Amino acid sequence: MQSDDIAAELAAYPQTGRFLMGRLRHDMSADEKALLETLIEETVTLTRPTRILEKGKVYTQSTMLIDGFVLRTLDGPLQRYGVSFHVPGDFVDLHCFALRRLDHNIDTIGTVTLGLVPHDRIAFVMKEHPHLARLFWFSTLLDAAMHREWVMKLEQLTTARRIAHIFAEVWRRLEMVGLGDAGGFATPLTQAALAELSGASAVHVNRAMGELRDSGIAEMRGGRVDIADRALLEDFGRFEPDYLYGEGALSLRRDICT
Amino acid sequence: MQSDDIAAELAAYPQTGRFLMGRLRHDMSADEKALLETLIEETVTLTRPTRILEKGKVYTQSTMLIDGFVLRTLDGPLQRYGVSFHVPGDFVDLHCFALRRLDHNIDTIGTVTLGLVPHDRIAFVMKEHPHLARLFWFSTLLDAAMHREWVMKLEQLTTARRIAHIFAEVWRRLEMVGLGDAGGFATPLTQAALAELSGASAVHVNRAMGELRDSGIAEMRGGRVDIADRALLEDFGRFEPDYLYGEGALSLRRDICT
DNA sequence: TTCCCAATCCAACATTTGTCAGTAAGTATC
DNA sequence: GATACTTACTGACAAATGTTGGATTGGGAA
Repeated sequence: MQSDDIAAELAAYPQTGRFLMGRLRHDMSADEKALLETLIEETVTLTRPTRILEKGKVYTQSTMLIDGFVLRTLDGPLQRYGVSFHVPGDFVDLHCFALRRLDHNIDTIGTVTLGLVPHDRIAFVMKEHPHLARLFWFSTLLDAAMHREWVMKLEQLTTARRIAHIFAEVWRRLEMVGLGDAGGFATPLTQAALAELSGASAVHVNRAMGELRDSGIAEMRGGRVDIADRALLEDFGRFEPDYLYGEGALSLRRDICT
Repeated sequence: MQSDDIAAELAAYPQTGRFLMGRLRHDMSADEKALLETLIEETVTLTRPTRILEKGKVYTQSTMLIDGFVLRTLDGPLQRYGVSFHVPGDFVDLHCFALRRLDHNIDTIGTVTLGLVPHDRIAFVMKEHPHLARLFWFSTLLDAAMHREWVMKLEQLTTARRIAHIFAEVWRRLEMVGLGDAGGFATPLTQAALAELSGASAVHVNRAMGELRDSGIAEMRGGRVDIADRALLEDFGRFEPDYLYGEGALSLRRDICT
């Protein structure tokens, strides 16, 4: 999908125009897109870091990320650990519809805009719109695939390579929803947040950032990540985007999505 | 669920008696259980380590693990990495029904017995049996929750603690399906396999095993893991089984499962 | 038995990463 | 302007982990 297509989507469906685009590029009918718009009961914009969902609590609504970044986190005895992140267009916590209590937290970083979707509206979709229900299921399967990839990268990569992998994935996922640009992307990520996401100390992340900078792989400053040579970044971070189930070898099967 | 209940289940439903018991303890009707039996077209027993599913390939059937252990793995440039494991009763690769190609491999260790389920039979269940379809979805959500927990543990724990966590989780999941005993459990896991699962070198896993042994936490020998003090093991491995969505605080909501 | 192979175990040294204790620069607030 | 706060950064040392090159053990195969 080209970025001007996404711009058109956003004009027609300002809240859900990016919905699932970074995840599943199945055709949705205009009716389905219109239906998605009606799912959002309310939009909220948060400018400060906020824990919007807390492990163990019960919620009656799910969250669609319209703009900004959020982190999935789990609390350890002494600190917070980042499990994954979400970019605009992601249905962040669809599983909390099915699971009585959430098994992790959702924390915002930077400024985010959220769309709140009451669970009874999701139940309606699950019952009456099997195609959308299937897309919802796919979205959660994709989360699992991304988790698996990150488990392997944690086992395999040094801190510097982990960060390169995060940058490569963020960039790619932002591009999928019409964000990002040729030279990099804007992000509210800080070195401390990268430490939480990569399982390293903030001090070591700082060392790793210096390594990335000195070797010309990536540079983060002023809320932006600049990347001169994409191939160099993706190679260093061992980034193979199969697991994002984009257009390539692992793309989703269309035949059972109708 | 008590182990004598599970024995009765196994007598009535020899292939699927453990099905989903380690994952979701929702009531299934006798009709549903009988239906599950009919899903299995064929059972296969493998005695040697075998890659039964390979990343990137297309399959027309999914796999139910009836007996033994399998690993989800991803290949790195030089070695194999273990992402997660499965115990009897798990529907191993339900997602490969929905995703055109698998994003990872499934490898056996030890002797395993598999039930093969053609995808058209799963499609039939998805269409005609919404309650079972919901259970299938839950099962894949649970996989994602387990992945998230393991990501955090990889970020948080030393190798010795990671292994303690693996032992605690294996033990708990085996108990959920009527396997394991008061003093530990039988397993085909080796130190090399634990190295793949924990992201450490085999040499370091050996050191960690010595540490666990010397401190009286766990001992593995002769295809068995012996644990003298469960609380000690679970404490050392920071094992908090919320994420397994068993009987405790994070248990699944029953109201939307009918 | 004898051989072979997988699994376990070990010591020494190199590399990665964490911890501690700071400094420096930028930004928001008063 | 002064202050506090967040973020980025640094050096020194300690702990965890990887790598290399072995030795040992036990069970199955010939």
